[in-house]
Amino acid sequence: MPPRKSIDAQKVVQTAVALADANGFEAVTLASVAEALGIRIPSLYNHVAGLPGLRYEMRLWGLRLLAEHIRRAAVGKSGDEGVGSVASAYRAFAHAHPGIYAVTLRAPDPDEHDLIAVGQEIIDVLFAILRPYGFDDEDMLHAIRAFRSVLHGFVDLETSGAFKMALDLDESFRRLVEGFIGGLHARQQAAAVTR
Amino acid sequence: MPPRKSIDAQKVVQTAVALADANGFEAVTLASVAEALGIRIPSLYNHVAGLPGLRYEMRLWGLRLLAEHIRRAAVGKSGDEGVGSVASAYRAFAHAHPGIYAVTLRAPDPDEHDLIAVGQEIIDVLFAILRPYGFDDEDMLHAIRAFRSVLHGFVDLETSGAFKMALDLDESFRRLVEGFIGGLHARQQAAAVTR
DNA sequence: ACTATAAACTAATCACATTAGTAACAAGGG
DNA sequence: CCCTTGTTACTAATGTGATTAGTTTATAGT
Repeated sequence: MPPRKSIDAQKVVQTAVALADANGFEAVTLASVAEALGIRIPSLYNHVAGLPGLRYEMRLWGLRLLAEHIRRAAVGKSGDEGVGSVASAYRAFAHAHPGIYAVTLRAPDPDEHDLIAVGQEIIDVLFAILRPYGFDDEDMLHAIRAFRSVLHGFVDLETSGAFKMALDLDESFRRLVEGFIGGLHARQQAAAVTR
Repeated sequence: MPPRKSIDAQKVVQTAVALADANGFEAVTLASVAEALGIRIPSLYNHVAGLPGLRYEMRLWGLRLLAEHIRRAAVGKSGDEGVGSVASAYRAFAHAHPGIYAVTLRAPDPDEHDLIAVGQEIIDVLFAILRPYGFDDEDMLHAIRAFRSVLHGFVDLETSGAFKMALDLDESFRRLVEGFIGGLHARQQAAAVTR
């Protein structure tokens, strides 16, 4: 019994995502989305729960896409190769969706269950990738925090335009990830000595 | 010839900064600042250039404070010790001003000359701290990008509440910086072999 | 064709930002 | 001591965006 079907929630979110990637997340207003869709502002309320609801859907869509990219990048890989592959996928997502990336990584509120669940999926993949290094639980959690920090720091600075020197960004990222992998090996050595 | 002097630009910015640290940067509106100061909204225009102007002043204030902290932390130190000291100061700034930190690191527009100048001062300090490692220009620039990435990534995720596990954050940060320093040494070795 | 339902609309309200124009006050020169 | 000048705060008016209520309309299923 779906009646007049020209615009649905998906199309609204997709339109908003496109606007965010083109003009920045803050530039997404109900007014701009409505105009892009050729409808009046109040009509959007038939598809999303106002501006807060739309923003939530945008974050969720972004995080799901990121999770999928990371999962894909991690298939059949682990250890050093897996770290590099996941890192590249993470950065590629940010390049493809700069406007969405900035808010995708904002920590979800306790009541945003879907966001929390997808975030946990991503953490689980990182867990799997790092498993071959044989860390105990504590080392593993610190390593995951470090991995997330390295990825987010570079990508956030890069997409926000903070790196202004004329110097190859790919090479900077390659070295950063290389350094992180070196740190994993060093931690492995240290743990072996203690044992 | 200063007339009725109860409120000046500084007090407006300070009030806005306090609101940002308490409730988040987005929560700072001219309405909330005016109410906190006990004046009407239009009166603020005598001190700052509207909301965009206020936001600029807030970012500039934050970046100047960060630069000062980092400069102080770098006095009389270099190499591994300097890296650790600067890293701690950077993180301490973010803890002291979580609402301001998030926007302080946004890359300035080309016409925001003061912001660019202060940002460059910070880069200069990082340069000085890393000088003892003896990198050539290219290695140095990559190293600075990595340093900024590591600091920003951890601090941004931490202050936004993205690290939810019950695991000591200080220890995570200590290990992250330790790993970064290890990477600097590894790069030093690699450069020595090439030479 | 008829009806139920969902989508889109108009109208009204609210909050915030901004601009224009006005009133009041404080300091310095006569 | 008063008056001029410049600054600060104000009220009033306007515009944009978000939201809610209530209405109309198109379409899918009977």
